[in-house]
Amino acid sequence: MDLVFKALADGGRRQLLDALRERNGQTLTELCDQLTEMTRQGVTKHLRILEDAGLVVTVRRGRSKYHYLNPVPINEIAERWIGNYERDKLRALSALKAALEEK
Amino acid sequence: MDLVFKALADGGRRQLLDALRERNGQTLTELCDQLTEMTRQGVTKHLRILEDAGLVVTVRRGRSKYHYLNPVPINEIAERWIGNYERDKLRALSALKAALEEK
DNA sequence: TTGACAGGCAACCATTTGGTTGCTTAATCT
DNA sequence: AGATTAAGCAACCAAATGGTTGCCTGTCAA
Repeated sequence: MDLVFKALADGGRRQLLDALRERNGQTLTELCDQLTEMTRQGVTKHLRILEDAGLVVTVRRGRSKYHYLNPVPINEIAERWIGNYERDKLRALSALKAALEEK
Repeated sequence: MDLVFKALADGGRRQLLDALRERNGQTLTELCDQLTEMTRQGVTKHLRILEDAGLVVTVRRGRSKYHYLNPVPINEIAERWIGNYERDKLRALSALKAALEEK
């Protein structure tokens, strides 16, 4: 869980996820073409982190490695975590409002 | 947006948010009592980051500073970001399955 | 008005992070 | 076989992060 949050914390990695959402199953070099301001090794490192977090799953075939989005971990975050805040949203907002108004 | 993701990346900070979700409007020292493995200054720093990200709003009154949860940024993440993945979830999953099965 | 309590500031430290360059391995094409 | 293409490995670097200690400021109550 922590790995997922940490993986999502970097803009470059979110870009990679977005690229995969655009077109799933891309290779390293294809992804590199889209993150032009980084070397291939930089991208490799980020992909590694995404993979460790379970957000990306890879399949090697021949000399290529294809990257696929795994939507499950993000979903778990949405359910377990965001859901809680969603539930308390109105309550939190009104408490905030009251605190700000109170002189 | 990036600030919010980064703020959420740390377990301690998520703990602080949870503590505030438990009881909104706590002071620094009250929050410190719940994060026992950190000094007050450590907690202060984390709260600062949460505040910069807009996740926490503070009100000072007298010598106390009260911390309130602001659910809005998390909600924006949920809508703009999680929503996209949710939408493509099934598609991504089936692509993943196909890639894994293909020999 | 003196003390105690809530919090802020600043300097400092170790570790992690994000990124690089250079070289190697492995598969594919001619 | 030789050249090319896809990816991996390792060492190294600067900057950011997470945390600490020590001291200062402001507020409240006796």
